[in-house]
Amino acid sequence: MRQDLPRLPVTSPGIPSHLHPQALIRKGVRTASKTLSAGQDLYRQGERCSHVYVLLDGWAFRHQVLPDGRRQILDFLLPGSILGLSDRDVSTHGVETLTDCSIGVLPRSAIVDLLQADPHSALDLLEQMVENEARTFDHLTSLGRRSARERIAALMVELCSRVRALSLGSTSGAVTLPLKQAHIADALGLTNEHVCRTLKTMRNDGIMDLHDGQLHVNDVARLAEEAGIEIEEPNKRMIAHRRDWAARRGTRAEPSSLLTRAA
Amino acid sequence: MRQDLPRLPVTSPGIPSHLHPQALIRKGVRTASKTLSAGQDLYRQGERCSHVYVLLDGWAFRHQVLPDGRRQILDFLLPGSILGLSDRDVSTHGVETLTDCSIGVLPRSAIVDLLQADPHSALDLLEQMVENEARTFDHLTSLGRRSARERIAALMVELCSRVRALSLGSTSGAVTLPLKQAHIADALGLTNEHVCRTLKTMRNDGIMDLHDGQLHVNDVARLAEEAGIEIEEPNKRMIAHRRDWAARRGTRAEPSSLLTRAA
DNA sequence: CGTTTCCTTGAGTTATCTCAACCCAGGTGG
DNA sequence: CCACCTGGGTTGAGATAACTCAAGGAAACG
Repeated sequence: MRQDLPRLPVTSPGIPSHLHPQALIRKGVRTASKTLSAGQDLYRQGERCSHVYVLLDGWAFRHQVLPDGRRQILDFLLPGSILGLSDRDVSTHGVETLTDCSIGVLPRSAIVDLLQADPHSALDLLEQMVENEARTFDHLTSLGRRSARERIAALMVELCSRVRALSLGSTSGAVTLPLKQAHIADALGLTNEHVCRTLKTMRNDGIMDLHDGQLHVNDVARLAEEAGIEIEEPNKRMIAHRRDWAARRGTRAEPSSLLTRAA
Repeated sequence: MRQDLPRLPVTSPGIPSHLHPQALIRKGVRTASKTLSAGQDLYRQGERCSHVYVLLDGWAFRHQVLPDGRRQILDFLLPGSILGLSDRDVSTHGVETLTDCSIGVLPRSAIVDLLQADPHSALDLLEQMVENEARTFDHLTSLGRRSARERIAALMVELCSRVRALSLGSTSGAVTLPLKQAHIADALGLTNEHVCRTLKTMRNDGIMDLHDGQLHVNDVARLAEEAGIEIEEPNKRMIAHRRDWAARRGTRAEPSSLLTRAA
């Protein structure tokens, strides 16, 4: 099989402004950076939590393995994700790349300094965590209460929308998802075989088609319906209500929507 | 059946110092408070996110429901939990009480003010989110990769350890867990019947016994092993490494272990 | 070419679900 | 005080979604 699935364009629009490496450097935070090729570990479960990372480019995922080897993929990581925050000594999960990745590395201590020096970053960070929480909750409901087909539908909807939000690889109706079936299986608590079979029936039913890291969605409405997701109105996220403290403090490039007062 | 399961003692040791209502009031944050009896909604899925809450006393849980009514319990909430943070306009989940609860209520905007005014609170909050993330990840692995029996074992271990950490209701070997089987089922993605049967076999196997909101664990090691959990050494959490910025800033009552430099 | 990695397909197995009944303790109200 | 109802919990028997094991194909790769 081909070694790496389709590459992503090198852009990083999804990175919160105050956590962007350039912004960090301006603030005097010493950052390093690092590149990994597809399929490598950024850090392993059980490893010491010594650094914090910012995924700058590429895809990755977090996963946990049980003593007997069963693996669960916890979430997929796109550019902008902050990794490695932990209150434990040792990481409870590992991170592995799906594509070649470029990654910003900061010492743990830098984060504390940063948060103290700049409340904006704290909010950005918090916002990311809140976003992640919501995603993880959806994921939980999938695993707990959705059928295989529904889980796949929901995952595809999620990934599509995230990719689109970052305006990455959505060339002509197809979306670039550098996943193998095994990743889908491990993310959704299924076996490879069952994922394969289910993808096939969905293809036959003319809903979508996932091939070689390209997802073609034929019937978006149907897909969302299968997933049991109410169609999002254009802007449920509160980008309209941003003024609050963005205005108050003046200099925000990309306002955080977290915690803005419901009007 | 008796209306309410065993009450918890009114204590709130688990609340991060900087988010404790009293600390908030000292900082000029206007807080209100509220009590709910067992089985009531604090807020509902789909409701406007207008406030942020701190659970002061009692148990509750967050849950999500699918359009057709299937329910997933996302996590259980013990005193100290911060609720209602969201970057959406509308909540993607609901919160319901398990026991009578007392709850601190703050307007959304207060949080922003607070975080700006006091970086300590930001860290406390962040720490709680990181802790929650780890728990939710474990939950995900349970739903994705563990059998019914393993899920139950893992959940019991988790709840026990949380209850013990808050030094609540661990009277004489038994732990007070105000859950009905239906809650366990909805948390673990199982049916009530299957939970019932599984609890029975675990009881027969002499592992544990859950009755009327009281959990008796006969064989802790065995339970943990069933759950596929490595036994925690006394202090994996980094309470030893606290000095970092606690020292730097002087006045910390309960140091945050988040992000402390790995030595 | 042989090997590896991933995808595909088949056939039989099983953990968990569904549906349905029944039990039991606690209230409630006549 | 009893008759009834209700909200859990329990048990059984049959159904099924998803799993396991096993084998084969196809593309990439050295």
